[in-house]
Amino acid sequence: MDIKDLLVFTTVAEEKNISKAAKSLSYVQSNVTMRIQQLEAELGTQLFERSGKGVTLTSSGELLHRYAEQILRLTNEATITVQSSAHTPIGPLKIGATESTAALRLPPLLSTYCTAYPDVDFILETHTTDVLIHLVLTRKLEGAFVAGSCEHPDLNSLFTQDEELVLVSRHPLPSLYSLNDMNLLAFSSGCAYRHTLEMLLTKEGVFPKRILEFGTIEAIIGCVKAGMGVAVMMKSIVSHHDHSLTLTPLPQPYRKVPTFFITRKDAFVSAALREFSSLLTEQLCITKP
Amino acid sequence: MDIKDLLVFTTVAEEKNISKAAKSLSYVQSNVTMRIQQLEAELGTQLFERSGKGVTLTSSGELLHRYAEQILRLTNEATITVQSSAHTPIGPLKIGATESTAALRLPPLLSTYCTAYPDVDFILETHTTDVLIHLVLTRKLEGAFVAGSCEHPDLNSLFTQDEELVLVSRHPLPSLYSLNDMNLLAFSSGCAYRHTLEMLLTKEGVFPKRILEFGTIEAIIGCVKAGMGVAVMMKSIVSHHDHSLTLTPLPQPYRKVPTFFITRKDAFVSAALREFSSLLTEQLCITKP
DNA sequence: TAAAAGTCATCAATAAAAGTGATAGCTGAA
DNA sequence: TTCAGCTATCACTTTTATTGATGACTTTTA
Repeated sequence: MDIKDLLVFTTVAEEKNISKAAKSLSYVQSNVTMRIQQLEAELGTQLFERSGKGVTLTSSGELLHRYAEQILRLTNEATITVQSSAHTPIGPLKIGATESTAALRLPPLLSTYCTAYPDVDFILETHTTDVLIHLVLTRKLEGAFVAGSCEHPDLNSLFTQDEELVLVSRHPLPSLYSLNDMNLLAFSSGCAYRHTLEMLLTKEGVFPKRILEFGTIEAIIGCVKAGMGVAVMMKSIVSHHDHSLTLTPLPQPYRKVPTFFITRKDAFVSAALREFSSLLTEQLCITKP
Repeated sequence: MDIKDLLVFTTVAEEKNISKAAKSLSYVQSNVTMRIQQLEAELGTQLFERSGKGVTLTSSGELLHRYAEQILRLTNEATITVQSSAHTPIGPLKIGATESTAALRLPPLLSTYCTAYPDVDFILETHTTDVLIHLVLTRKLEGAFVAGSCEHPDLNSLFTQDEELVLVSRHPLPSLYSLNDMNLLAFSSGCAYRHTLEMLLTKEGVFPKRILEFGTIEAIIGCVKAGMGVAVMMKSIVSHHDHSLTLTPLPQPYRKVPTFFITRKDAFVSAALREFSSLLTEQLCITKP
């Protein structure tokens, strides 16, 4: 059974006349007769009654007719939807971001985007920067917001904004060396902020007591409040959160970390992604100058 | 777009590898590649990312994948259902009957049938005998219960039972000739019982004042009670109904009218109809001897 | 780092199918 | 009875699907 067969079948069923159906399909009558016969042979049942003047559906035929209508409707819809998806944003759009970006920078952007393109199924995954880069390279994500610049030959990257990093602690930190006796609360090892801090500490010869890993911002902040140690984090996240904590800016040149939106150079660009990128560029023009 | 294309497409989408998909479909790799390319050309959009190691769906591809799964599922279901409809009762079964048969004789039969074959959509139409015969001949009905024998060369008929006809009136009728002054309440002119009575009256030289036509049993009985005239009817219908009316049996040989189940000789016999006829035969064997 | 294995694209040749046009036979209406 | 309208059949043509061999590229392995 085949979509063309079903189209021929329904046309005959509705015209109740093979010759007329052939005409309306721009086929020759014998061809339509043949296809109906083949369909009947394939299904092992009679679909039409032949009675001199035209044909009528048998009850098996009526059974098939119900299905045929559905299948044809779906097929039509699929063709139109997929064809238009090249031009009009529709369907899934899978984007990645770090925990911090997802929490702080994406909401206003997504709200605009989802209102403008309600037919897009937006899927947001949060991972650490190194995992995000890998997922974009392996085409599991159409694009991702990552921390720090990323000069991979297969990736395009679009600068979005600088984030300021601060050390977060319950009590003021006299100097960086205070960390020697403290716990460091951080994301899993792929986190770019943690990586930045580790570089700084190594250079300064500071070695924290130990490093505790967490999966969410909430957990880290909660533990800092409980006095379990010190964390490194985007300034704007913590300032939104709580005013009881002490924020210590990192020394230059570690203070600022840029956020980029990366995509794979040779990947298929869906209309949904194209419009997302263009909205992103637009927003930056409004925000920046 | 074509069902085979969709099958090839989903197989590739699920295997994420054209060569493996080809193997699992028992095709040669180049063939699968070609069909995917044709499908992409037809839809004017890229469906897969090619990346050295295998392929992955683009977002347009994912969009198509959702449809493809539905369409394939439906197609499969349609094939299986229609194929089995030749052997197992399923789908529509359109049967006709006279008002009287539908009211009195069908309910127990239908209740058994519908319990035994819950997948059959039973459709009952009530008409007068002559209309029923016409509908069976023109294949609008798969079968019908009609009053009186019917020797058409294109019809099979199965005797089901005799019905006794009575005249129904508010007061006793001294003789048939009392009808000369009364109204006759009857179904529309195709009714076989009315036809029987008219033959009798013509032969006896009795001419009622006038004939009033009705569409339902209820209406006729109501009017007889109101004293509007006399009606002819199946005895068992009236005796179920009301004991305040006078029933006068018709003289022989007009008293008994047989009921037949007719079908068109050369029509397609669905499994649903086959089982209906067989249940009917079975019931008669239980009732009769 | 070179060889091997695996992957997709291309293309000419072949096999399968869909479609055509002419004709025959059947049915119901004038 | 003829006639118009319908479906079935069949040899033939055209289109499409499939194959098998080859090349280019990528990842894995030794």
